[in-house]
Amino acid sequence: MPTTRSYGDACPIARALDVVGERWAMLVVRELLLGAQRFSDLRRALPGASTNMLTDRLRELTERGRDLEPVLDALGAWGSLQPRPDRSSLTATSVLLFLRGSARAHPDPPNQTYRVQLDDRIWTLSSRDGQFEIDPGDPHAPVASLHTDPDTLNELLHHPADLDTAIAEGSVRTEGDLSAVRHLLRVAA
Amino acid sequence: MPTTRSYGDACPIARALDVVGERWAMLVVRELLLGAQRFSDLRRALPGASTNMLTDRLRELTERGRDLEPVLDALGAWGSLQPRPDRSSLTATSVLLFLRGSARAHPDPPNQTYRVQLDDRIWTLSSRDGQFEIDPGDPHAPVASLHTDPDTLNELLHHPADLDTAIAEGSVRTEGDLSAVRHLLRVAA
DNA sequence: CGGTATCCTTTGCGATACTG
DNA sequence: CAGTATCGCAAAGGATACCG
Repeated sequence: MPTTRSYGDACPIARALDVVGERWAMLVVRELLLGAQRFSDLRRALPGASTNMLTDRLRELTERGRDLEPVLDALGAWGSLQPRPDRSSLTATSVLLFLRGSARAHPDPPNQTYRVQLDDRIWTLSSRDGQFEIDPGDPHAPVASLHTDPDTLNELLHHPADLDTAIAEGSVRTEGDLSAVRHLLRVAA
Repeated sequence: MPTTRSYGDACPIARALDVVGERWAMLVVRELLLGAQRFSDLRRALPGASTNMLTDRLRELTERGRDLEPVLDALGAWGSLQPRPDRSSLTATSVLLFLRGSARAHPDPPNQTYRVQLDDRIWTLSSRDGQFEIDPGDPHAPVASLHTDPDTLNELLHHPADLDTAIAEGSVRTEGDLSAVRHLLRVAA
């Protein structure tokens, strides 16, 4: 059953934590915000969480969970200064959130749409006014496609110049406008 | 001993939660940000937390905990839309955070300093450019003093006109410039 | 006052099996 | 595939006593 215990504190912060303060809750929200739609999406994205956990957390969430995005952004900004834990894996959503959070106003190819595949999940990345919108699933007419894994994408976001090497090594496959891909990878630079 | 378990996820959000995702952690930060300085401050502010809990959480926090303020603000904004739990108490810091978060640009008495005492804890509230800074302890030359309890202050912030009644009932004691007190109570209106 | 040590209960939550 | 049911345990954390 879902966790019901409360801090018994009328403070808005405590009220928020009554709902989303349990372990895993915010990470479930993270996945939902980036478009996880089926149970198996969550299971793959959060392999450390049991099925019961996931159903419990899902039950605790209302439709207002979408409004938690500012909380996640603030948490991410703070957490990026924390050391990366040992033997940690980088999930697809981690990297996409990092990309979106790092996006600066890059006026060059505005309102561009990309297809990004990380392992076997596919996203549509749409740049608009230097902001990125991320949605699950295939785009209609992407300017370019990028197929890789979370770690490689993370590496490329930090070192965009390594793209050619990665393509040569086969760790990245691209289609479409390669220069658009280069632009995409530079948003975090 | 402090909690050490990790999500094992390199995502910045997960890294943040590795540090401040445990129960009570964010509420401890809330208190520290509003100036709790001694252990007894925490014990009074968080009566539901055991002493061991508090020491554990304190050990997990670095000096960067101060930078968690945006996270708390975002959580509070979201949590204020959640229903108030039954039999919940309103802590002093809850109300002060609500006050600070609600503060609009009230240009009337700028750069004013108040002394606010809630039960037996004392704060200095300084308004500057419509923003409030809240610090623990006595101010040097307050324009006015307000002595009440968290629930009454909360009520007055929602219904500033009730001030006279509250004074007459003895649930509020003021000193100094009474019109300044009225201004203070109107920041959330 | 500002904690630590010890004990013990609770429960979160992980594992596995099962169902529509 | 999308969960529910049952079981069991480690561990979070509450209570109390103690200490510098």
